[in-house]
Amino acid sequence: ISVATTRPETLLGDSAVAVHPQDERYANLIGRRVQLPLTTRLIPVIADSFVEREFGSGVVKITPAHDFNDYEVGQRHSLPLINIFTPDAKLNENAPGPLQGLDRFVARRRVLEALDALGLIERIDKHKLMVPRGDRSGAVIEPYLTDQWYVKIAPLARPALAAVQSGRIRFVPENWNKTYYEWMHNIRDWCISRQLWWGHQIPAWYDELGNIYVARDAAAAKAQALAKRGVEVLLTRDADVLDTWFSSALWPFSTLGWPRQTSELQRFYPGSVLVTGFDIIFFWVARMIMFGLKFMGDVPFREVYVHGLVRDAEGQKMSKSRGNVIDPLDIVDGITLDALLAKRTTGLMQPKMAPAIEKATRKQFPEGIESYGTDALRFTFAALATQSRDIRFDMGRVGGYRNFCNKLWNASRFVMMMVAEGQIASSQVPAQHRSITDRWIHSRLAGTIRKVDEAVASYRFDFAATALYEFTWYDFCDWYLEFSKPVLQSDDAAAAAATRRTLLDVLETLLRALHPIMPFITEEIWQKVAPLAGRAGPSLMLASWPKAPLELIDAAAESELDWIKAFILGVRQIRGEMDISPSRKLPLLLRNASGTDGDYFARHQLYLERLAGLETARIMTPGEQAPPCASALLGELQLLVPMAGIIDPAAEAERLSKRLAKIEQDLAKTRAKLENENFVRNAPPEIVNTERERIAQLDRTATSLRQQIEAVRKL
RNA sequence: AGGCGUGUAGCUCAGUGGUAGAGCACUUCCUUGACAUGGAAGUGGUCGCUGGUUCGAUCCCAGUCACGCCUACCA
Repeated sequence: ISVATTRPETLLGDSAVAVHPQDERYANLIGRRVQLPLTTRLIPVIADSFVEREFGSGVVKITPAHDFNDYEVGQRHSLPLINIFTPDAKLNENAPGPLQGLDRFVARRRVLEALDALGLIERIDKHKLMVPRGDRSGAVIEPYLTDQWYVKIAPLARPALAAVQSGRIRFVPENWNKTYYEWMHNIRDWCISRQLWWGHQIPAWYDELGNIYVARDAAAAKAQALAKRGVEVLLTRDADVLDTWFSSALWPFSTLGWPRQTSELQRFYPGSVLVTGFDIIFFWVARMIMFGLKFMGDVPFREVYVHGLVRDAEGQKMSKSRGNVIDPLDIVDGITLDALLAKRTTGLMQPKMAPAIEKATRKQFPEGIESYGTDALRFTFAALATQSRDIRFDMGRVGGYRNFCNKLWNASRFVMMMVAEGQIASSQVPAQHRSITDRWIHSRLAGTIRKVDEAVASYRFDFAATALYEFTWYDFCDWYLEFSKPVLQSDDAAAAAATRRTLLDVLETLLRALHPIMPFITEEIWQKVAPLAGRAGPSLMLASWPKAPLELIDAAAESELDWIKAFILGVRQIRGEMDISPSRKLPLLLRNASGTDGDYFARHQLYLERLAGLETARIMTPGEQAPPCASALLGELQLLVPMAGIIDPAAEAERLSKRLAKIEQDLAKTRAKLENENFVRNAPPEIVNTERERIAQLDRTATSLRQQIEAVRKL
């Protein structure tokens, strides 16, 4: 009968051939014996349902000593285990004499030649298969029978599974539960012995008869042996060491002094949270849980925060053995491409990998790495800590956050300058002197800290980083600092004092909130700012985390500021799209102003004129005829910039038409929605209402735009 | 083969059952006394594909394609 094999040399260790029990082709052979070629052995034909009838010839050679499946089959059928290899994969004394001592691959050729000579080769086919190789050496791995130490896993796995199912341990993000369950359900007995020279040595001793004594130390083993044998005998200790993960599984308590009952152990076990990558949930996390429950009688930690893995430009995870890691210090100090290549490609465990590593490195860092601050790097990783499993490292991101560090630094310089110009800033400033912008920035800050608190509590460090980034740059720098300038330059000493105080308070609080992510810059600035804010201390590290003062959240101030910002943005839009230089001050007319508009306009002229770059601004009298103007809309209010000598009517008409087109598109979509009876009938009333309001608003805007376009086109 | 996951702007990534977001890059204008590592205004996406559920799907469900990871294995 014919069998197929990809490893012909292993036939020397065959102890059966197997067919499927229901395979009629071979039914008459089951139970009979066949002659194993190149040997004198007769081996049985057995039936086992693991054989796939359609695959190959439908007959499988069974080599229990050198194949995982065959081993199982061998156990089921009580087949002999014939080891044909030495530990370095040469043929041993179980092979026919002429083949003994040959390397496995040489032997493979010889076996084929011998079979061919006997006319026993039916045919040779191309066949693609995955050959298992050692990660480090690249050598083809040969299944090989040895005696090893195992941990019976079921009694450990059961409570470890329950600990997560019952919620005593919580994975964040939660979906890692599934992965953990999958692993724990399919877990196999754990081979814990390793033939390495480094590690915890297996605590087992042998006497000359092969008796085994497992004990805490040599003396205890000796005592056991004496008790058993009645005489003192020479013991030798097992040379193997424990699997590194076995030792690591002890970490949560062994680091605290276990097995001694230290005060550290009592205080810090169990820990509150374990932060780790998902690649070692199986290897490490699961085993810490099993051992913690076994040896300490309690879980080792309450929560497991699982973060993503940093990958290189090729999407490969960064690892020492791949040689694609980025040393954070290389980002902080900067490194040339040549130096980086040299660093990555020398001393590799697999020199063959060098070209691939070089290619990936050139792709990701075509010009090497310039120097970035530690804080920028830290901020980058905080911002990258999303719930995604993969973090593809992007230098553009680091650059963005470096700019952010710079922004904070310069904003602080501004605050210090402004405070130095005035007198004592730490004096109490009555709340009634606070301007609308002071109230607004306090409100925004309170909201930001609340967001950060929530983000950190839910392990969304990316949200925390984003909230702080947005507040610092957009609210504080882009708007508040600009608002503060006209106030500080005004004659209103009380308002200026309130603003100085606000600048200091907000910055000082912000520094405390930013400190965990960017400790260096914030510490440096805080040392100067904190005394002025009346909060001095030896280090920002010891300052308290800011409390979100929810009573400072001020919806009225925020909505009024929205109006101010929209006003300024409207004028800036005209300026930007018409390419008008910021240095050119513009006249402005207000048409259709409501009472509120008039009110706001009168109260906030200081801000509006400064930030919008206005020369003059006034509300038009009823019935007043406007000159040709470029326009922006703020609800019903029209902001009109006379074009004379500044703006080309055709360009303005085009600009407005573009806006109108967008609005009409929106309008059409919204109309279609409201014309759909099903929508009106089934959608929640508040949704239908917002759509109706929208359409009214869009309609007014469109009408207004059309008038403006018409007016401009007449010119 | 089984399990888990990803596919959103040129790149790296957030996000939501009700008109798509950020950073970087790009375009235009600007060296205004915190900052050109800056300011202002913009361009850019049929949210992998096909069906289904729904008044409405980028989001929910099913299928499909591509990619990734883990585990097991490949006569």
